[in-house]
Amino acid sequence: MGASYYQFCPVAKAMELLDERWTLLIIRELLSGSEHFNEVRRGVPRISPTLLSKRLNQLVRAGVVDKRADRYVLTPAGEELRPVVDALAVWGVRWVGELGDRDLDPKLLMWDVRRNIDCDAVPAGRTVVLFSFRDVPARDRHWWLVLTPGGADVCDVDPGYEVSVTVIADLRHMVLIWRGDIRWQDAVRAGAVEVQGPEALRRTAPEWLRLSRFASVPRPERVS
Amino acid sequence: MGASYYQFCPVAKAMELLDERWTLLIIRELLSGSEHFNEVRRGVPRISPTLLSKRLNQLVRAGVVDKRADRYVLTPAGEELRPVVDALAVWGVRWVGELGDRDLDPKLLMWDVRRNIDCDAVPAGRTVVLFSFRDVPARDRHWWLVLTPGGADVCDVDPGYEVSVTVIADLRHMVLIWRGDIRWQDAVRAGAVEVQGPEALRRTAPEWLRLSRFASVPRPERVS
DNA sequence: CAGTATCCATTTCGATACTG
DNA sequence: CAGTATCGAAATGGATACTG
Repeated sequence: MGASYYQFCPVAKAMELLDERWTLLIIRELLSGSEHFNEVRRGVPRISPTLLSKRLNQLVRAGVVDKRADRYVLTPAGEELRPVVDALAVWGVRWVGELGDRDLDPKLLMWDVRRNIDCDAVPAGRTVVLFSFRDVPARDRHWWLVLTPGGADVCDVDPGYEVSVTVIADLRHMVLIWRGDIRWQDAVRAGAVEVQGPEALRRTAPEWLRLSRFASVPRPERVS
Repeated sequence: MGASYYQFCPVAKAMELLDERWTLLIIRELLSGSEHFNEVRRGVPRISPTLLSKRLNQLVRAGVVDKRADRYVLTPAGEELRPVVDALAVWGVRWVGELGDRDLDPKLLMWDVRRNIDCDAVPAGRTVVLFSFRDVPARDRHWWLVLTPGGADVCDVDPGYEVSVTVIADLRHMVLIWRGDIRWQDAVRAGAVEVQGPEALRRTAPEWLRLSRFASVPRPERVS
C-alpha cells in the first residue's frame, strides 16, 4: 500500500490505498466488468504488467478485490467504490475539459463504445459500423464494430462483412461526442464528422450506440 | 500536476490531478473551512511546507483553488470536489477500520472536535471541557476545550478557567467514538472512557459536542 | 505568519524481455 | 493467457534550515 498519512481521518485512510498511481483506473475497469488480467490491461493499456500485478495484489490484500483462479472480482468493499469513481467521473467531465493529443486513443474509444452498446436495441441481423478516423495514422485508422442482438465486437481489421454505416471523423471530435462535450449534430454541421448509411439506421443509431454514461452530466455554465 | 495517464476518460483526467500524495487531504481541509497556509498545515501536519506550497500552487494552476493575498479559497470547481471527498470518507469509515497507533494524533482529534462544536447549542456562559488521554505522554495528554456561545477554542495548556466536564479516556477509544466506530456508552461501560461533571451537562453534551459528520454512516454488517 | 531553499535517500515507475 | 524478472532513469518527497 501507499505510505501512511498517520491520520485517523477516513479520507486519509481511504487515500492511503487509493491515491497510488493507476489504482482507481484499475478499479474503474473492474467496476465496468473486466475480470481478467489482460482484460484490465486493455482498459489501462499504458500500465506495465509488473505494476498491474502489484496493484492488483495490493487491492486483494486490502480486501477490495477477490482473486478466484484467473479472475479478479470486486468484493463488497470494492463494489462500494462505485460512488467514488462516479463522483470523480462527474467532476472530471465538468472541470477537466482539455484533452491532449496523447489522450486520444482510438482503441480505448472503440472499447468504450463497444462496452456501451445496447444489445437489446440493436437492429435484427448484423449491423456493421465502420469508424474511420481521418487524422489517425493508417494503422489505427479503421475500426469495425460488428453488432448482432447477441453481442458486439470490435475489429481493427476488416472482418469482411458488408458495412451498414460509416462514420468518418476526426478522432478528437469523436472523443468529444463520446464524452458529451459536443453533440453529434454540431460536429456534423461543423464538418468534423460525417455519417454515411441508410437514413433509417442513422436515425435509430443513438438508441443502440450509446455515449458515455457521463455524457449527459450537465456542464458548468460558461461565465464570461 | 501528476503524470498523465494519456486517457480521455474523465476519471483518469481527474486523477491526474487528484491522485498525488496529500492533494485530497489538502482539499478536505479547504472544504472544512481552512484558508491560510498554516491553518491547512494544522490539519495536515505531516506535510512539509515545501510540499504544501507546491500542492497549493498546483491546485491554483488547475483552477481548483483561488489565491487571494494570504488566503486560499476553493473555486466552484474546488467546491464540487465535496462529493468526491464525502464518498471517500463514507467508504473509508465503512471499510478501513484498522487504525495504527501512529494514526492517533490527539491534536488532530481536538481540532476536529473543535471544528464540529455546535456553538448555537453550547450552554450559556463558559463551558470548559478537559480531555485527559491517560495513555498519551504528558506533553500531549491534556486538552482544554473552551466553549462560549460565540466560539470554541482549544488549548494544550491550562487556560485557568474552572473545568466544567472532564473526559478521561484512552486516546484510541476517544478516536473511535469520534469516528462513530463505537458508542460513548459502550466505551464508558467498558471502562475505556470516563466522564466527570454535572449530570445536566453530561446529558446535553451530545448536542453541542458533535461527532464526525461521518460517525452516523451505517457500517457493513459483520458477516461471520 | 507565510512561505523558499537545499539536499539527498528512497521510491517509483516505465521499458523490455522472459517464463509457465 | 497470465503473469515475473530485471534494471536504470527520474522524481518524489521528507527533513531541516532559512527568509521577507
